[in-house]
Amino acid sequence: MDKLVELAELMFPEIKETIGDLEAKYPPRNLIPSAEVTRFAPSPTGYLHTGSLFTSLVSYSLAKSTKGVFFLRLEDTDTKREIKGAGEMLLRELKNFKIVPDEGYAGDDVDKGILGPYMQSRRAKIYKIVIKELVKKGLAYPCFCTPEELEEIREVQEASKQIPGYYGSYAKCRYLTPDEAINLVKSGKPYVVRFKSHGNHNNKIRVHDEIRGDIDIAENDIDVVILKSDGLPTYHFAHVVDDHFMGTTTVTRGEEWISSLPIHVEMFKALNWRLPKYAHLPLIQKLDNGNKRKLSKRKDPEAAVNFFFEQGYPVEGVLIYLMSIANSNFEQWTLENKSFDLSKFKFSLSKMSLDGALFDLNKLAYFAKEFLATLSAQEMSKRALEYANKYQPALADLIKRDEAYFTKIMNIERDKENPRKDYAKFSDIYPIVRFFYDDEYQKIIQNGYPFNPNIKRELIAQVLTDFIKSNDYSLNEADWFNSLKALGAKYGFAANRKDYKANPSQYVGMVSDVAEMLRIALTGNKNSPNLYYILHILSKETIENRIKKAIGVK
RNA sequence: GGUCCCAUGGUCAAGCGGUUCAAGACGCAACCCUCUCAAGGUUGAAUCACGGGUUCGAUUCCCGUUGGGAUCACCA
Repeated sequence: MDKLVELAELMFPEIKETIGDLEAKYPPRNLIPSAEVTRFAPSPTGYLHTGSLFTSLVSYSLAKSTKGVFFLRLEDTDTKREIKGAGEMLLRELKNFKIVPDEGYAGDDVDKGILGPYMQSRRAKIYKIVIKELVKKGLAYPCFCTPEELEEIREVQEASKQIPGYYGSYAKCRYLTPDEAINLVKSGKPYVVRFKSHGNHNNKIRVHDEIRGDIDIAENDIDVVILKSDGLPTYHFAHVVDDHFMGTTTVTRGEEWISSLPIHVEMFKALNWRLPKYAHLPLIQKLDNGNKRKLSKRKDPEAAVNFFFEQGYPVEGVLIYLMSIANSNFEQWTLENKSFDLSKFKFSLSKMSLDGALFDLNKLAYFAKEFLATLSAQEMSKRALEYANKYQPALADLIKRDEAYFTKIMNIERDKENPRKDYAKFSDIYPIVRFFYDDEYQKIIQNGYPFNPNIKRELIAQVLTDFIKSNDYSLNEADWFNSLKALGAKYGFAANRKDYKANPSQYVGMVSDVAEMLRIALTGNKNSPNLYYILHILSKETIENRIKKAIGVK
């Protein structure tokens, strides 16, 4: 028997299938030629990262805009860093952002689709089938080097300023004869499996990237580990095998992978498999002390999508913002189509920029405001309550007292051409609306009323007392405001700014001063939404009580 | 450090050798509107990193410099 075959059998006695069997089991998909099959392949090591969300949005959009397939694969081969439940959490968070895979991992015990399993930890056998053939062909070999030995090699290389890595004459185990390898395996010495590279570091290969064009890069000559001692594959190998059998047409991933492209290219070639298209996405960055850097989970709260949930940014706002980074023509498209509907936008890799965008919370807030302004008051209340129930009990408490009342508040100047844009996120609501609730109002005025000190308190009392007596709640907005002007005029306030400015000495103030005293009495604040609507949301009794209290009447 | 990627205003960016005073958006400033705020309107400040080429002509093409980023694991 061929010694290599003997070695392969010794290493993988339980494996009987061949690559041919796998090809038969996982035939190509039946899709139109232009359809792109993309995937998102996170590892379950924590919550969803904003950069990952960006990547999955791009992958998803590419598949959707070409009538292709978007699937989810869980890269759970790093058992040390794996966090329990992270896979399902990732899935949930993705779903929150309306990114629902067509197939793939759908929970730890569920798969959607027939090309699975979609959890790499459950694909160990598939990898071994491929590796067994590689060993037979002399394209992979067991490596018995210990971490200490590898460390030594690296030290030697560093000292002599050579490129670090397991390659050439440093790759000791590649020179083991099959018999030596067989004996070592038999002896029970732990080993990993390495891919035997035939590349030359001095040769350049050219790889096409869908968004960057051709990349010239040195051939790989390192014998990378493809199977770890725990029997699970490394990323490089799993990527090649999985994206082949799962029929990925375009691999979308962060640009940090460009440097390992030669490894992947060489393995695809060695296996005689068709190379997928690659699209290496720019990394979302963050300004830190004047320097750009990759958005980091540890340092940046907005790096975890949880941040957006906690703050109460609408998921659409986040998606819109991300898409505006992903495709430079998207923002213009929203303006022209007066729509934020991502599903109607034709996404294209060619419209992606090449360098990483700095994450801009300002612009996110802008889009979020614009989006929230398109919601109906009912929808707004519903979402606010969902948010508050989870993250802001104080707000939830207010809303639940009377949802119809809260919806009225949300409806202030909403149903018009230029709706108010007070809220970028649901957490903005509470401080703006709390004066509508009596107990909150009492808390606000504990610090006193910020009345204008230039207007005598007696005059304020007079005007507001008159207001209680004379206000007509049935008037429409314009008429009501005229009536307020008339009220002010009675006490020497100019009806408008021009009159006042023309003759400041003739007036005690102007109508805005009247509005201000009323506003302060009713809200405890100098700023608030349109008074007219406040007057129609608060009950008459509340209005009168608040005014009386403000001017010191029992 | 080696290798690779990138380089237009504070940010996101149009541009793809010759009408562009170098679009647009966010942010910023001013003004207008206005009962304050949030909006809305108008206007404004602000950019082609630098040096060489190529060319009749470079923001655009090439080279170099500089700067930023990524990567060099039995992690992905």
